[in-house]
Amino acid sequence: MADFLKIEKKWQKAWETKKTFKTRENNKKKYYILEMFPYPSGAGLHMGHALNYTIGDIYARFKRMTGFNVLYPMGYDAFGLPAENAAIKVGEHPESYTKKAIANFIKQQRALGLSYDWDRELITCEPEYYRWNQYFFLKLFEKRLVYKKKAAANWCPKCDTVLANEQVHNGKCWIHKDTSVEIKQLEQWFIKTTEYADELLDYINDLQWPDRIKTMQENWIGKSYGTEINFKIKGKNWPIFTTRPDTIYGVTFMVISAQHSRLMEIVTEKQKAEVEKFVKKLKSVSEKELEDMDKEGVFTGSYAINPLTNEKIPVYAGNFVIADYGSGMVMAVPAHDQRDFEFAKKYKIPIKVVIQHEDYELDAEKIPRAYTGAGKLANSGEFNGSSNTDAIDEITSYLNKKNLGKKVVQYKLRDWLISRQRYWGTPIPMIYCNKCGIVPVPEKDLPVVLPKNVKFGKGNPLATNAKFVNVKCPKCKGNAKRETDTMDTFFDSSWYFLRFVDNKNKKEPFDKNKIKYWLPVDQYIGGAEHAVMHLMYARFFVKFLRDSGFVKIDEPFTRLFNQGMLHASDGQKMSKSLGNVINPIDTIEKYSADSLRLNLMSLASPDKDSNWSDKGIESSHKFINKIYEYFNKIKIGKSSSKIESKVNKTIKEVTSDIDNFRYNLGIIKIRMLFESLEEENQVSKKDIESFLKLLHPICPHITEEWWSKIGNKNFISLEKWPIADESKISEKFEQEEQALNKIVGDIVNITRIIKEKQNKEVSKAFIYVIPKEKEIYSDVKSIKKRTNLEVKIFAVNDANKYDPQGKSKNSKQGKPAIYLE
RNA sequence: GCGGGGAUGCCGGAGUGGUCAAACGGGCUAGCUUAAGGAGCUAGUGGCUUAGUGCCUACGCAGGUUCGAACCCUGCUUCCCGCACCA
Repeated sequence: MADFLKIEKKWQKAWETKKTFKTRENNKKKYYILEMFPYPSGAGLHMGHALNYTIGDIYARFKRMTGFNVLYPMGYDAFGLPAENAAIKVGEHPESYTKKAIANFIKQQRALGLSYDWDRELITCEPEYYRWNQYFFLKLFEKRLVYKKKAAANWCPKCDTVLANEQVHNGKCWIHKDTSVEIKQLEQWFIKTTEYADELLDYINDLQWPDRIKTMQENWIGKSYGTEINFKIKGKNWPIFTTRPDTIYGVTFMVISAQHSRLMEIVTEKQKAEVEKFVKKLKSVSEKELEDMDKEGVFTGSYAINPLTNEKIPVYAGNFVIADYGSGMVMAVPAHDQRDFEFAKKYKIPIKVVIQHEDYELDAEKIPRAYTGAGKLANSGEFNGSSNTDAIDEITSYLNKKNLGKKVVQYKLRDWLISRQRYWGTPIPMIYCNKCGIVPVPEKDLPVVLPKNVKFGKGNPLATNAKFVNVKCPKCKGNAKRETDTMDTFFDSSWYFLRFVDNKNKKEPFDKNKIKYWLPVDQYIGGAEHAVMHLMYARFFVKFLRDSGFVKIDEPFTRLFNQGMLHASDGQKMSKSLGNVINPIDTIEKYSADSLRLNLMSLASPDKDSNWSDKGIESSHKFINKIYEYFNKIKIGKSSSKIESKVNKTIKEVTSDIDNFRYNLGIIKIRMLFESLEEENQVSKKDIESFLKLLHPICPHITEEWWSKIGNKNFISLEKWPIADESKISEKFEQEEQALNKIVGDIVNITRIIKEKQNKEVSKAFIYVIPKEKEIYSDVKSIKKRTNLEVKIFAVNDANKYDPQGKSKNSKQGKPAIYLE
């Protein structure tokens, strides 16, 4: 067996030293292919990465061969929580942890044979990169797209610090397992993504993205039309949002989010203790967890005034109202909303029916659940009798007239909270001055370098470095303090695809001309876990950059391909705790990168979830090995017209398969072509080269090896993709093959029947074909081999044929008669 | 809870309105090959039936649309993914 590892290393080195995949702007048509860049975890590459990069690399190699100037870079999303967790848990500095992880990632990615232009590498935790984060933050600030407001955060009193959702387990701190996590309201930085909500929604139509991702983005933005109604509490206006103003006469209580920043304003002295107890009980702010909890609430002691009825309505603090959606408070109509109904039953709050069923009368005392259907209004003053769908508009315009409310558009999309009270991120370039207030760091002072020397484990790490914190105010030169929050790492990934174009620029984030040539990304590739957040932030960022004159594009990613999730062979998620993780590097070392790549792409359509298979990798490896052995014995000469037909047909089909990410189907056709090649005595150099080229994007090393061994000087990686010669494709050969399969199948079937029924063994087969079909069945050798019988073929009109039972008279067109003995 | 996606032979998966018992791979069975094992080659692999034929039964469950459904619609079961401080 060939030493595949050695061969692969040889070509990886050759590509590297010759800079085979280096790209620059030129006159050719460009194509920008990008995989979502990884977070370099200490655990190294996992199979999902290998899948992701193989999908991209195949496409990059294919596009390159078809004549495009391909930009295909790789970078590292290097800031983030795991590095900081390592610092807290094992005392390693995040920087060294990250550097090591990146070095390991690069080594492993090289072993996969990926054709990146490595000169374009970028690492987000380096000041050369994150200084531009700070630069863009200042630009956002200039455009008034940045603001500060209070928001809830998980707080561990023992760590004296904010915790990420991931650091909260069952409401307890991840380090101090006996300590309940509390909610703390902190002043934090927000970016006004909602400013672009409409545009983000409208442009979804133009994206060549999977429909499901587009639907998720639409739902995430969640544009809905509704009515804002002003309720008064303690004499102050509290506008609330509802899509059901028709039910306003049925409001029997209000619920304010327990995490609402102004909650305490409406809590009475008497109820204070109880509300505080309730708020404290909500251990984690994670909305996901909150929504899994039972709907619970506690009375605040205050009453709201219904603007239409002037009724006094009790206000509850609840755990199921989202603080950041709408105004963080809802009106509750238990008769016509199931969640409100359950809450009302639990706390014995009255229920009031205001929409009557067409066919029977709803009794507030007796209804078993909320009635959410249509009907006529009742108990609704002057609106009684209106259909509830009409009443939505009627009541809204009435409120509008009286200045008590108005029609509004509401989005689920919320502004982007980018403050993180953590160390391993981009410092937010802001300074707090007692005299001047909040002062942005002047551009010329960028970057604000993240100091290396901080203490982990207690409080905000950045606050522990006095030299970092204490600065002079840029305005008044007086004593001031730096912002110690860092940025959400999604900020880093919102524009990295622009930096690849000009990753070494020290004067500006990127050269606009280079952007003009390369952007947008033509093909983006990644997992569906980024369906909304990362993709939404990146889209927002591009729109902001466009409006600030940095780019001219509207959208960052023209096409998006979503790879499926790769499970373990038992169908479960690959995870350390289940012990079913397959490491790509182990597989490469055991079999070879080409085998791994082939197997990953053979498993299933790359956009579908699939299961890893140990048997599959062996099968792929066998195939690679067979190809290698075949080339050892290959005879270059003249191709038969049959193989020419097959080669050209395969070129045609595989080209379209790869272009449409149907790699799995393309591989099948390549396999079938190979089987046909094996049967030939000799084959032309051109055809055998076409075969190598078709296989090359999937198995780059072995094809590079044989490309050179059959006498080529250049890299196959840079060769031209074959073009199918349609005139060489003939269906005749396929019909012949099918006829042959049919006759072999028939002979085997009869053999079996004779054996079973008559208990006789047969050793000879006589086939009687009608004269004009004789040529179709001329491949006696193949029939012999496949049936394992002596085979003789006669034309039915052959006077000397051997036909003891007169079977030949059964011959029909397309179905020769058979006699076995 | 909200949002998105899936369920096809023993297994991984093709197939999205007729030509389709289901490509291709794996497993298994038989034959050839081999000192043996492995590898390789050939065939078979839903059921019944048959000198190469014919019939029946299938695409999570239950309905519906259609001349015709794995594919379209509705409901259900079940699994997976996301839900804003993991990235």
